[in-house]
Amino acid sequence: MDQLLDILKRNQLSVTEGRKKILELFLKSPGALAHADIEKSTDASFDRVTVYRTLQTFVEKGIIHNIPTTDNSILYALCRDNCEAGHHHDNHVHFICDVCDKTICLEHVAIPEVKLPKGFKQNQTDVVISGVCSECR
Amino acid sequence: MDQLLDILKRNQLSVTEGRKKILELFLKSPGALAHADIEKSTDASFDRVTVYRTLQTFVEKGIIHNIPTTDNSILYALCRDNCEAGHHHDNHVHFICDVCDKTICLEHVAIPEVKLPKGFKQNQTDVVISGVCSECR
DNA sequence: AGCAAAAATGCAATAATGTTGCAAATTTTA
DNA sequence: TAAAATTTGCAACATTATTGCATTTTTGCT
Ligand SMILES: [Mn+2]
Ligand SMILES: [Mn+2]
Ligand SMILES: [Zn+2]
Ligand SMILES: [Zn+2]
Repeated sequence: MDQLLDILKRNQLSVTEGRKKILELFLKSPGALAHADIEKSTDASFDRVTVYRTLQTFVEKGIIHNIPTTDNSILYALCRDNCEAGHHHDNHVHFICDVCDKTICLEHVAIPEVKLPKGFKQNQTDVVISGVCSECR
Repeated sequence: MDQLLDILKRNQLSVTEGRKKILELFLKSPGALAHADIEKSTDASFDRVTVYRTLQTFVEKGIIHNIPTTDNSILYALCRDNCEAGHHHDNHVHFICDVCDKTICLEHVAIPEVKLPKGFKQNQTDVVISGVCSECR
């Protein structure tokens, strides 16, 4: 079965044009995508609202995860690990290139252990590193 | 000399009501502040635009630094390390409490070393950990 | 295939957030 | 204290996000 359909079915989502198109974008994209990127790439084939709702659904289902940024935007990237609805466990470092501005999931760079002071209960750890990516150097 | 004045003077900023008030907020606040928090706390004593510009100025001068978030907002916190204009070196971990929703600078938890794949040049590393803070447990 | 139920979409209205230019007010400097 | 420099508020505008509801699409079933 087609990979797209597979992912949607597995997550009990009805398969629609919008979802297929957006999911395809993520599968093809080497890096993370922002809402704006998706709107551009899809050439306004569907409404902004649909994009918002699709992204939200995908995050809830654990199909994509979001990456914290420092500039008032949200970036989304495909979950390669086997994330579940409501609980992500993408345990990798994210890299933002200052030159090409792409955000890349470094799937093979593990999140380091961080020891917190007494009394803190640790749930999720995000590591975002900026610099120059291997393409741009 | 008053601490507020001291900080502003040291950074060659003219001391105005707005700057004093906002800086005071940061000095008093245990956690990080978003633009919206500041607007609320200052009771609309000054214009939104002034708040935007003040935050921008403070970041540029290295008085505050911003903290990446996953929700389309920017958080700001006082720089305790001796940051300079244009170059921050707050080398600490940030913690977001899932219960009280506060974001705290863990000044004494150092950013761990992360080894990147060949070809990547590392510039800045942000670590944001979520969980339950020591107050809320 | 055809139909009813369920779910997703588009549209419009509205809200929230951020940016810019410029005149008036405030602060600094001399 | 006056002039120069800087900051502020206002207004207008731009961008981004949210919500309700009617219409369309998809799904599950016969
Ligand atoms: Mn990732
Ligand atoms: Mn901090
Ligand atoms: Zn690059
Ligand atoms: Zn807490």
